[in-house]
Amino acid sequence: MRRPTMDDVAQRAGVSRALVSLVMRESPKVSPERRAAVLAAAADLGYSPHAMARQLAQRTSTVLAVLVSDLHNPYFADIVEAVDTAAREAGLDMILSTGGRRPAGERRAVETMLGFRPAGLVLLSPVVPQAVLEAASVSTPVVAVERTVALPGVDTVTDDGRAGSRLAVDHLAGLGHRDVVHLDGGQGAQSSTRRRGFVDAMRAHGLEPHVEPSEYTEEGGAAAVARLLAAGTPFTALVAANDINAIGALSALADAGLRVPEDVSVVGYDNTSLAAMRHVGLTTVDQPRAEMGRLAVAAVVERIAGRRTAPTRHRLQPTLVVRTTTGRR
Amino acid sequence: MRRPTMDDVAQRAGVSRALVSLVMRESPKVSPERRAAVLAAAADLGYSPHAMARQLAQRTSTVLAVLVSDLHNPYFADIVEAVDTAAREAGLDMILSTGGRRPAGERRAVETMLGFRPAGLVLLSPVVPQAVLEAASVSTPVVAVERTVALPGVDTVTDDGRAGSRLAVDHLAGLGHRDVVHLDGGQGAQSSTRRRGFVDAMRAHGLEPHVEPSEYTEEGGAAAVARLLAAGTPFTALVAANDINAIGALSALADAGLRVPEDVSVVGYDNTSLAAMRHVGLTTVDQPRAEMGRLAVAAVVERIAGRRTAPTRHRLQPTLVVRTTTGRR
DNA sequence: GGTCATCGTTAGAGCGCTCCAATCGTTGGA
DNA sequence: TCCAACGATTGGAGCGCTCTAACGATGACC
Repeated sequence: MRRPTMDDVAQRAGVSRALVSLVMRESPKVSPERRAAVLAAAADLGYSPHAMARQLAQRTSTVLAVLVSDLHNPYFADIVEAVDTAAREAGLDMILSTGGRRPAGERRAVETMLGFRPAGLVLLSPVVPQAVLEAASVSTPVVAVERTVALPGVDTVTDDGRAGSRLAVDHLAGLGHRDVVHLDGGQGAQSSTRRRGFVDAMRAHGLEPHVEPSEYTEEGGAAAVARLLAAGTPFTALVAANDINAIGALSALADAGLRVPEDVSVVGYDNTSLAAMRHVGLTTVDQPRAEMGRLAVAAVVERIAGRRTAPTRHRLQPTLVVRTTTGRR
Repeated sequence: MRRPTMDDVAQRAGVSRALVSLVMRESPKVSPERRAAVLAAAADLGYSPHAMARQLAQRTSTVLAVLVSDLHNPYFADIVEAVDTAAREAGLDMILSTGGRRPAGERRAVETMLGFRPAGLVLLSPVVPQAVLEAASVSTPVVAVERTVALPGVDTVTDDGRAGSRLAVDHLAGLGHRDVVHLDGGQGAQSSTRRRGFVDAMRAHGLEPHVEPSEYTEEGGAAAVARLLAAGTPFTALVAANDINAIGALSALADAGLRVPEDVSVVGYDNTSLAAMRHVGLTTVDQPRAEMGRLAVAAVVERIAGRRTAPTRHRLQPTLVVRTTTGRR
């Protein structure tokens, strides 16, 4: 059961531990014969380096810690994938943890991850208090994705939520809609930005913005629509808080016997795999998630290399993906 | 930038490093005054223990490595959550990694995780070759979830796929359906078990089983239905490979102008959040995922404690969740 | 008053690795 | 022939921690 160590390999290959170390790190200054002997011995023993011992000795980590706020939201799957790929290319090993959408859970997750002294910490739509980010940023490069943070030690990567909302409104206005309602994301990350963008864009079109409180959940979307209908609020189009919220809205509309897009048009946000399902076909705002993941890793790498100490603030432009839930008024 | 170490704390508190270590591990044999002094010093310095150094010194890990084959499938989110909770209770820290559905990616992920010498390895629906599992199981407790493995060193937790398919068939037969087609999961984990269950259950009802090749994807489901329709195969109900596959089937049926459940009934598998969406309302087979996650962690813990060396083979009973995609013939 | 537990505390070795400086064996130029 | 220079190899210190054994101080007991 005991795993072989470098000393075991060294002994078997008839060389010193230091030489084995060099071979394992693919140093060029090892003669081909010795290298072969060491590799053979390692293979015989089933040896693989102890990553933790390595990091302790090196005093430098190759672990990129990533916190996902909600594993249930498919939005994150794409970003995580992009982060993973970029991390691999940068020679970093990604480890993931989740806080289950609860601040306390996220805090715990951040603390255990920091216990591993990672090379960097990437937080995806975190809901954890700023103080935690600040404390972490003292000793580790920290990047927040889809969360606005003004701390000097924390880099940020977000999409331009105002522009995203504007895209949705422009699209709907172009289709002749005048009574457009925004379902607001409440406490959720970036929701205030999206709301502001909606209001401004509506005004720019000379239209009266109506914002209905909601949240980033299916139930929230359904409830908001039910309220609108009960109140008799006139509307022919909805700009939902995000895709899941939009799905809830679609359900509520269907329950009320309203057809989409004939009676009501609906626009989501995030372009998750949910929206792309042919069965749903949601028109939605797409964030360049792959790019966002890449930039997040790049920001960490720059800080590690000491190439930068000032914070970066990436704000990416979203695009509109038109599917089947929006149509002419 | 350099993080404080135990020696820094010891010096500041005027005690030895060993005493600080005892305090950090909440040993009862430390006087209250010293404990307070140490904790104060640690707080002043912003000290937190170096998890890797600790594990190296302890020669025992508290890390539970979890491999997720596909982050995009919401099926995993629930299991991961359950595993996370159970791990926390067992005093283990979960780290997650993903192989992006590719055997090579999973192999890589498994190797980097093993580099951390985790206390255990849990693989969720892995597609990695058995040899990799076997090699890992030599030095680490390994549990495979939703994958049948016959290795003595690998514990397994699966649902009873035959029973699941039988539930679906019984339900449909009870509704008067006779022409039922199974969309097969192909290479995917557990698909052969589900297929066998389908065939047996159909025969038990005196019905002729029809199995159409497909896969665990939306596109696969849509393509399979399109083929069935093009071939003129008669059917009034579908037992899909899983929920995503069912969603694809629903889309293809809608495209063909067929109504669900009036013209065709559809049953999924996994009871993912997708199925639960009111907009979808998929009748589906539910696996006790929370329980599965818990059992997986329990299996690891038993092996760590040395309480067991023989493999466990948990096979859990699924249940049927009836929603709106199935109806009387 | 001496012995022996007991308790809180500490020195020091060691976990598996990296890295630096030192060493060894060649080689080539003077 | 000698020595500098170079490449390949190695010993040993050290990363931040835990753990064992030993320590001094205290108090109980005969």
